[in-house]
Amino acid sequence: MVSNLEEYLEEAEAEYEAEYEEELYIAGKPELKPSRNTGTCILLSVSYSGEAGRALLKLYDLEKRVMHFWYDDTGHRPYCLTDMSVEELKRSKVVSHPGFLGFERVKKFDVLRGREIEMTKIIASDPLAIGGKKGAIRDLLPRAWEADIKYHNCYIFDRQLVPGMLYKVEDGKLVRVDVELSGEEAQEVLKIFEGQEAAKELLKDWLPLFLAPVPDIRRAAIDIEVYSPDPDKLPNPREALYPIIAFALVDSDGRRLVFLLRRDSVETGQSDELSDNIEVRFFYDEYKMLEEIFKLLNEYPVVLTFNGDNFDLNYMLHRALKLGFSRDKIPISMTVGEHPAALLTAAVHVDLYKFFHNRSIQGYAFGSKYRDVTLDAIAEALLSIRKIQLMAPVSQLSYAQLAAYCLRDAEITMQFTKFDDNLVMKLIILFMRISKMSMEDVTRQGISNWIRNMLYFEHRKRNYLIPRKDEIIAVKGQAVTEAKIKGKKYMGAIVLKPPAGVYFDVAVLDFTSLYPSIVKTRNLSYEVINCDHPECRSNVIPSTPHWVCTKRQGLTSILIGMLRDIRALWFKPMSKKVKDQVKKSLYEVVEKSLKVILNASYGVMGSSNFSLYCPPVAESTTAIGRYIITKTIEKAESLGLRVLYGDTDSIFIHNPDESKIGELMKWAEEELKVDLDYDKRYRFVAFSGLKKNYVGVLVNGEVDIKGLVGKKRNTPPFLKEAFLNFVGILSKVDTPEDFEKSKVLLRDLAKKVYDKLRERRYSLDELAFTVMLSKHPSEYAVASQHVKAAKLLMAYKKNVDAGSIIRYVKVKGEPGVKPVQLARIDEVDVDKYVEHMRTTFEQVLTALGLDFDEILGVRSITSFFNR
DNA sequence: ACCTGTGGCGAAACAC
DNA sequence: GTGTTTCGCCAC
Repeated sequence: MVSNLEEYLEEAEAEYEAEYEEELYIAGKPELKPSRNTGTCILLSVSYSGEAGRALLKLYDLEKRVMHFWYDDTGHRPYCLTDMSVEELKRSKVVSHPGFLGFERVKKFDVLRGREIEMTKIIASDPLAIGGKKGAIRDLLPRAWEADIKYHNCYIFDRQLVPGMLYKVEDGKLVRVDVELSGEEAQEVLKIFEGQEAAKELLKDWLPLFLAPVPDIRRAAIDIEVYSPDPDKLPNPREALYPIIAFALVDSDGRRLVFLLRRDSVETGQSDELSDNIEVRFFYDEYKMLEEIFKLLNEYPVVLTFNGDNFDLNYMLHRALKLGFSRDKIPISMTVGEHPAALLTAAVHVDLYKFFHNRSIQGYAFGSKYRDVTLDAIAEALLSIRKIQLMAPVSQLSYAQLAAYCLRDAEITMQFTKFDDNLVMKLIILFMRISKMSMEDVTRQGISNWIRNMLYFEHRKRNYLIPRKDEIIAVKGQAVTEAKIKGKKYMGAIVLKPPAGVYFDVAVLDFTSLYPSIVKTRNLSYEVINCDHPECRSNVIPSTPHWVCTKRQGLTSILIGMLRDIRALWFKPMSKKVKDQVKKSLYEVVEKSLKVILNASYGVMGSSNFSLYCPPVAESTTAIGRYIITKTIEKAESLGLRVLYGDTDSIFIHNPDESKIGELMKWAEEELKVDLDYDKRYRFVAFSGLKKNYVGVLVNGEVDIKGLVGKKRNTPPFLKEAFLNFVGILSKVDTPEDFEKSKVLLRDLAKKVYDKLRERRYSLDELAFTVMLSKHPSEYAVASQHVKAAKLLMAYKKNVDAGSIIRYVKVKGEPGVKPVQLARIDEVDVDKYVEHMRTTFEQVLTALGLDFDEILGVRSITSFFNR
C-alpha cells in the first residue's frame, strides 16, 4: 500500500533542502563499451556507429540480464555495385568523393538474365557516403545497384547476422547458437519435404529460426503527462513549452514507479486511489527528475511506449534541451524525416502504437479485434481493461489521481507485451528472424519492407545481384489485364453474385492459402516469369500472355512455397496437437507470424512501392486464382452440387452431399494442385443478393455478419445496436418454421427504433457517424460530410489531422452536418436517419423476403418516392 | 519517410 | 434531373 503521499512529499522536501547548495546535474551519458566476455545473447539491433566501417550491435545477455554492445570491426566496408569498369570509374568524380576508399572486382549472378556477370564494387568509409541524401557516391553513377549498400538490419556489409537469434561471443567473434538439425523434431520436419530438394536445402537455414527458443526480454514501459494550459490541446513536443508533471514506469519484473513534479496548489488527493507496491517520488526540480528518468532509460535493454516516437520521448528530448541539458546527456535522439522515430542510446525503443498500427498485425495477428489504434481501444479489445476515465483535465488532477492515471497507461503498455504468454514480444522476435530486421525497424516498418529484407537476405546468401526496380519492369513488362475497378492496375479475383434469400444447411469450402500455393506450384517469381527460353513460351498462364520458365525454379516461388508448406503441414497442425505448453505456445506464434508473411506475400508483388515489384507476377497469381475457382465451380456443378456463392477462394454449397464434396476435394488436389478444405458449415445463410454481403448462423449458433452496413464502423451506434438485436433474433432461428415467429419480433423491433427516432429520443452520441479522416481536411478533392464536419471542428481550434476520427450528426439546413460537439438534438434531420435505418435493415429483410415499409406499416414521403 | 493487392457497397458531391 | 466520381469501410 502506498502508505501516505504526504510522507513522500516530506521526504522530497528534505532531499531538496539537502541538495540545494550542492553541484547539480551530474552527467547521465550512457557508457557504451564493446563487450568481449558475454554469455548467451539475443541480437536485438544493429546500427551504425558513425566511425568508418564500424557497426554497433545491441545484444541482450540472457544470463546476466544486461545489455551489451558489440562493435563489428571485421574490416568489411559498405559498398555499392556498378557495371562500369575500374578505368571508367577512375576518370569519374567517384574517386574524389570524401567517403571513397577503393574498388574491387567481384562476380555476381544476374538473376534477371540468368548468367554470371563481373561488376565493380565501390567501397566507402561510411554507408552515408554511398546512400546518403546528397552528393552520395550512388548519385555520381549512371547505373548503381543500391540494394547492397544496406548496412542496417541484419546485413553488416558482408556478414549475415539474424536479429532475434541467439549468439555467443567466442574468441572475439560472434557465434550463432543453433538448434541441432540432427534432433528428432528437425528430422521429422525435414521428412515432410522429402523429394523437394530446393525447399529442403532452404529449410536447413530456416528451421532453426522457428525452433530456437524465444527468451523473455527484460523491459520497461513508460508514460509521461505534461502540463497544458488548454485541456483540448496536446502540448507540442518540438516546442516543449510546459513541464513534465508525471512519469510512470512499469517493468517486466513487476516494478511500478511514479515520479511527480511538485507544483503549487495541487491537492494531494486520496492515497487509496493508488494500488499497492508503488514507488512514488516527488521532485522539486524538473531537471533533476529528467536526470533520474534518463538513468532509468539506460537500465533496460528494451523500453516500450505507446506513441513515444511522436510524443513521450520526443517531448522529453526537447524539454531536456530547453532546460539546458547538453545533447550528450540526453539518451534520446530523433531520426530525421516526416515521421521521425525516437531512438535510445543504450536501449531499444519499441513504439507499440506503430506496431499495432501495422495493418498486417491488426488484421492477421489479432484478427481485427481492435479497429481504432488508441491505447484505450486496444486495451479494451485485447486485455479487457481500460484507461482511467478522467473527469478533469490532467493538469488539474490531484497527485494521487495523476499518479494513478499515468501509471495505468504504463501498465497497459507493459501488458500489451505480456498477455497470452508474452505473445507480442514473441511475435516481434519471430518477425525479426523472418525479416532479418532489428527490433527498432521491424516494429516501425510495414510488411513490404519485411518481405523485401527477407528476400534480399536470400539473394545475398546466393551471391545474386539484387535487381533495381526499373530493370525488372524493363525486362518483365507491365500488367496487361484490365481491372474491374477504375484506377487499379490489373484484374483481381472473382466474386459470384449470390441469390437473395435464406438457405438452410450450407457448407463453405475454401482453398488454404490459395495465392501462396499458386506461387509455389506455378513457379511464380519475378526472375523466371517471361523468361528468354523459347521452349518455355508454351507454358502460359491462362487468360494472360505471360509464361513461366520450366528450367529453373524462382527464388520467391521456393521461399514462399516452403513457408506455406511448413505452416500448413507442420506448425498449424502441431500447434493444436502438442501437449508441452512451452512448445505449443512457440508453435502458435510461429504459425501466426507465418500467416502474416504469407498473406502479404502476393500483395507486395503488385505494389509499385515494393522493391521487387513485378506486375506480371501479381496478375498471373490472380489469373490462376480465377482459373482455379472457376474450374472448381464447374466441377462441383458437374457432380451435382449446388454452388450458391463464392469469393476469391471460397465456395458455398447448398445441402452438401458429403461423398461428392470428398470427391471434389480429391479432384482439386490432383488436377489443380491446391488444397480444398472444409471451412465451416452454416445452419442457414441469409443472402441480401449483393456480393460480399450476408448473415449466416453456424451450426454451433455463432453468427457471421459479412459486409452489412449494420456492422460498419461509420454506422451510428443506435443503428448498430438495433441491427445487433435484429441479428440476435435471427440467430435463434433453427428451422424454416421459426422464421414465421421471428418475423413478428423483427417487426416490433423495427417499429420501436422507428418511433424512438421520430420522437427524437436518441442522444446525439447515438446518432453520430464515426468516420476517419484519411488525409488533412484541406487535401480533399471532394468536401464530403466528414470533411465538412472536420472543418467546422477546426474553427474551434481542436486538433484535427489525418487519422483523426470525426463524429458528426446530420442536421437540417446547410451544410447538412455538424460535429457532435457543436450540434443540438432539435436540429437533427430525422428523415435522413430513417433512410439510413432503411438501408441497414433492408439488407437483411430482402434476404427474408420482407419489406421495410410493410413491416413498419408506414410510408414516409421519401420512401414513397423511392419505390 | 511512409507505403501489400483487387472487388464491392452505400452515401454524397460533383459534372453535365 | 441524371450519370459519374470520390470517399470510407469492408471481404477476401
